[in-house]
Amino acid sequence: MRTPDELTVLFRSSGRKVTAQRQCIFRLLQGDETHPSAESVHVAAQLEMETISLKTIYQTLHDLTELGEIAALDVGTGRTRFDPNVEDPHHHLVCQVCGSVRDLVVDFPDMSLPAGADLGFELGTAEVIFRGLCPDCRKATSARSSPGVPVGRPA
Amino acid sequence: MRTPDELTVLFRSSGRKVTAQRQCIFRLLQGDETHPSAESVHVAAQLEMETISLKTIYQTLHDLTELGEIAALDVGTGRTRFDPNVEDPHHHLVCQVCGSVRDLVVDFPDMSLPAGADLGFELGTAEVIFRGLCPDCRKATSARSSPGVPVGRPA
DNA sequence: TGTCAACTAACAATCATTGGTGATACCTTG
DNA sequence: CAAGGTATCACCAATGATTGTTAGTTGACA
Ligand SMILES: [Mn+2]
Ligand SMILES: [Mn+2]
Ligand SMILES: [Zn+2]
Ligand SMILES: [Zn+2]
Repeated sequence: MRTPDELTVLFRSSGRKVTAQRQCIFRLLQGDETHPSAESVHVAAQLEMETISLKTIYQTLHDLTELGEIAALDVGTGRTRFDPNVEDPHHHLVCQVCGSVRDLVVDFPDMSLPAGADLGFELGTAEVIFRGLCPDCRKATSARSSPGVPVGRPA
Repeated sequence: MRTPDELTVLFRSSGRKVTAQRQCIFRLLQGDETHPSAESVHVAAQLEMETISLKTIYQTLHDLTELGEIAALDVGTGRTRFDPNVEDPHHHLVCQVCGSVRDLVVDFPDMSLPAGADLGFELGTAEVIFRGLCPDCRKATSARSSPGVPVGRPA
């Protein structure tokens, strides 16, 4: 996604108003590689604006998605994750324990389908999701007894 | 998954009882390649047993998943899809319009990650989801602007 | 400065799924 | 076959993430 300043221009030119809470969300998303959920954006935003409502978070994330500035991901963790990185196509690593999501910048060269394998489908995107254990949860699992916090905000 | 008869033995040997409704579900899943949701299994089951409850469907699908006889998939259509094919590893084609899911029997040879790309993750499974248009929806889309009845939420 | 979108708070509704009742049916083992 | 215990059913409630609604207030910006 673009910089908060560029988003300000974009929002205005698309008939939207630029409020303090929206700019707060712009700033929070800027450079965030954790693929945050609406909920976790809300928590982070509340540190700067105590009264910001979850509704506003959803609203703004929806707007940003509509404008193509961020991507809404469903990686099977139960909540929609938002990805500010829409510039370079990439895939994802998803931790099966804590649900943390990391970018996978590898491009797979040989993912085209053999003739006839598409079954008449008109192919669009191909998304690859690697599931496994993040460094933290791997440590916790191998160290014994301490299971990772189920759903939450990984470091 | 195994045949209904084999599942009957398996259920008994795992301390579960084999009821008429469970056998009905076994039969329905047998050879079903549509990756049905709990809801659609219920609809199909009601044709044979009018009073079978959705609760029972969920219960039995859960049991089958627990036993590893079927797989529970989240392909982003809003409902869990169940896959009786757990024998050969495969990927999936998902229609962006109607949510239909088809198997993709292609094995991608070069999906291992370059050294260092795993970021400390302990890799488990790699699932590939191709999104596009199924034959039916492709026809409907190119012919006119009225798509088929959406079965799931549009991605 | 005035207008209208955006915000908040509080609440209801959605949708897939799971969890509780009791009451009844019926599978399985002895 | 009979007993005991699980499964099922109908009904209804509770999740949890998300969206909608209302009403009153703030604030962006032309
Ligand atoms: Mn990403
Ligand atoms: Mn499949
Ligand atoms: Zn983890
Ligand atoms: Zn389709």
